[in-house]
Parts: sequence; C-alpha cells; structure tokens
Amino acid sequence: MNDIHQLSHVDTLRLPVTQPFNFRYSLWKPSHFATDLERHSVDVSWRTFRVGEHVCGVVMRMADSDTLQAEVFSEGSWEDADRNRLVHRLIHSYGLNEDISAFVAQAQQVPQMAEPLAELAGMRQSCPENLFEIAIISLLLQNATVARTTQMMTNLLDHYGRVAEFDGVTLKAFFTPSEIVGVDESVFRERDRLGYRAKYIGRFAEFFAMHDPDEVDHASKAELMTEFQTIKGVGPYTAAIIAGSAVRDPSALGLDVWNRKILAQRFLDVDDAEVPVVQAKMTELFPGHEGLAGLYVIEETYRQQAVVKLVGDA
DNA sequence: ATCCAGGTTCACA
DNA sequence: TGTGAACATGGA
Repeated sequence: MNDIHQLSHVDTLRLPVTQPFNFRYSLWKPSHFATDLERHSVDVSWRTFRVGEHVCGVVMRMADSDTLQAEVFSEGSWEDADRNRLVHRLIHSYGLNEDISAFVAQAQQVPQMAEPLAELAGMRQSCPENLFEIAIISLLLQNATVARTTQMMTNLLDHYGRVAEFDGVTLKAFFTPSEIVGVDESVFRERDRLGYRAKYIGRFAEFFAMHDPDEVDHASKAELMTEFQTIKGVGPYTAAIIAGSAVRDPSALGLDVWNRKILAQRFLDVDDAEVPVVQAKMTELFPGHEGLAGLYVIEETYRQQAVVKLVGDA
C-alpha cells in the first residue's frame, strides 16, 4: 500500500541564519529516537515534510556560515504558495531566525553549563514536526519504552504514511490528520498495537483536521495550546513538549523520568528528584530559558551515545 | 512469571 | 487540592 513517491527537484531555498547557529546540532538531536523520517550525515540532513497534502523531501546543508541551503524535491505542481509554506516551516522548525544570545549570556554564569555550551555552541530547539505530528509523537512516548514507542511509530507510518525517494535516499513521510481521521479505534488498537492510546489518537486527528497545524499563526498559538490541552490524552508532559518544541517557547520544559534524572544529577547533585524540585531549580538558574537550558544538558548527555548516529559515523 | 516503561485519566479522600 | 490505581502492550 505504500507506493514509493519518486520526488523531483523543484526548488532551491537559501535561508539566512542568525548567529550563533550550529547546523549539526540544530537539525540532528542525539536524544531523538529513530523514525526513518530523517537522515543526517556530518554536514548534510535529509528530511521529509508534509506541506499541505504535498509530500516533500528536503536536503539541507550550509552554503556559507550565514546561509542554510535547502534543495526541495516534490511531485506534481509546486506553486509560490507551497514554497512560502515550506520556507516558513523550515525557519520555524529549526529556529533559523532566533537570537539565543540572551540565553547564552545567562547560561555562561552557570558552571555546569560550560561543557554543553562549548560542545553544542549555537544549537537551538528543533521540531521539523508540525503541531499535529509532535502531538502524535508525544502520545506514543507516554508510559512506554523507547523500543515500544518506535514500534508504534513504525506501525503508524507504515500503515498511514508515505514513502518518498529523493536525492538517492528513501525516507518515510508523516500522515496528515485527514489521512487517519476515519480510522476506527479498534484498528489503532489491534493493527497498530497502540494499546490504550488508541482511544486518544482519533481526538488528535479530529482536532487538527479542524485546525490546520501549519496555518496557525504565532499570536493564536497560545490560544490553540489552551484549547489543545482540553483534549483527552494531553497532560502536562505532552503540553510542555508541544509548547517547547513546536511552539518554541524557550521556557517550556517537559520533564519525563529520563531528563528529570539528568537535570537532577547536573544541577542538584542527586540521583533523582521530584518534578517540582527540578522545575524550581531550572527556573532559579535559567528564568525564561528553562527548556532551552534543559535541551543543552540533555543533548550533551546523549552526545556520546546518540540514539540514532550520523550516517558515515563510526 | 512479574514488573514497569521518556504519562494521563479517573475515582476517591 | 491531593494521592493512588488502572490503563495496553511487550521486553527485561
């Protein structure tokens, strides 16, 4: 059922970046689990995007230190509106125009940040997933091992997603809300092995079939977040992941059992601590940048043991 | 076998 | 407002 979409080169985008910008650690995160939606080498990243109902493949590298170059592959017509939508998506996904200097100045005052700042200099939050997609991923992360999250993700992408070939790579592409909105709960449960999550995923799809996850502007996103949190299956963790990565609020910190321990060890010098204790310590040290500070420590911790390694790396 | 995993909901103090 | 169990599934 997954016919391979053969994508052709349709566009070249040159996007200015705000310094300091770290290409490698902004587009690739050592802590992220395998999805087959993206692939990274030392200086090139391949990634699929759904732009509206389009399936796109994008190859990204730095043209010079101030310019990220994106080669765009797609099929069918490629209009200015599609280009604009993708440009906006790329800028937003990787925070290309964000100025992180205030955070850096703040973090330089904290000794435990010296190594993360040195190793990951210029890294920012990344979220190539749109609001719908990151919500799905957060749902699959709940109360599951990474192995099981990966299994559920694989099932969903294989059953409802696409496969795209471009620039010599073959990657999976996400499904859109409308592509799963008619799927029955029992199918999610029995075929996709989602367990109790099967009763939530349909609510996500319905919500975003009504609220286009790309067409929502910044101003109304806060409003959207409030509304989104009324959906069953979205709790504090999921909301923080969405707020921190998709909405790019640098203060939003999603504390799961793994990063809670990492941050407790780094900043409290204890093996583990309660969520409110860790949260309070992060706010004390990094007011307004709790999430971004957490990201630096977490990615630095995973750096030597990346969940998915760079292609061509030993 | 039994436990529990990168949470959330629901029921009951 | 605050605790504790149940939730689906599969690997350790």
